[in-house]
Amino acid sequence: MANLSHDHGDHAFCPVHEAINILQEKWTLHIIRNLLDGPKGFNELSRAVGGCNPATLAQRVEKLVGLGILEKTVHSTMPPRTSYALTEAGQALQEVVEAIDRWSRRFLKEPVA
Amino acid sequence: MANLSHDHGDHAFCPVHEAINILQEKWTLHIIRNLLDGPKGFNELSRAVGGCNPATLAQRVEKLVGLGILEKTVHSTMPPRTSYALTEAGQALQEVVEAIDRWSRRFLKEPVA
DNA sequence: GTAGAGTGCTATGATTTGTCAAGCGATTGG
DNA sequence: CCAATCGCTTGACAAATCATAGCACTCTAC
Repeated sequence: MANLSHDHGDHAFCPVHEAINILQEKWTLHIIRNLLDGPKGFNELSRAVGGCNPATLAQRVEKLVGLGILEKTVHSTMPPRTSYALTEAGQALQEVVEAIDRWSRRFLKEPVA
Repeated sequence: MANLSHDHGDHAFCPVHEAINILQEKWTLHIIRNLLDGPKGFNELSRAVGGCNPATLAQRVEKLVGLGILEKTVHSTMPPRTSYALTEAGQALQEVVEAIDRWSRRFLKEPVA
């Protein structure tokens, strides 16, 4: 069992709190999960994620790139061809996705709503 | 290493997708994390979470109760005294929080913004 | 006895966040 | 030549969240 020391009472920088704030933004976890099986282009990712509009997706990947979780590679500007891939930090989030995966299969077997 | 079979291409019910949708709602993970070290009352939880306004918090805990993740116990109506505790399913989310914990300590050591 | 702080929320209106539909310049496929 | 695809951007809109105030009451302190 991990240490899980809860610093979150004082005003000090708390990485866990920060991480939760990153991951709770809409679509973020979906994006990461879909990139776990290889890099994708913008529209490809958009289709994989399903239901996220381009404006939000653009904003989200930009932020994730800024955080060092995603890496954007432009192969050619015209015709436009880009690919988004997980960095090392991004790949490491697989553990989180796996934890969610295990939890959901155990407790979410039946449709919820 | 978990199976991680990605069903998310067809329209079938996907528990992982569903779980992500639950966990990405604002404050949800903060609430769960703060309840990991014992049940709390409404205002107590509000203070622990920090920064969530009561309307949102009320809505969130209600949803989590509905999902079977939290359990609400009313000890007395007047003076009002309630407590929110994690159910078995809620406790099981500790694994997810721990995964986030490990990730954040490894990749989020320095302040981000 | 009475002021002050605490309980669990709900109501208000402002602000932030996410959404929708459309479209751009350019190339590729029929 | 016409439609489709690429990676986005724009601007108008809706939905979620925000800060703040308050209610009905009790409990402690003075």
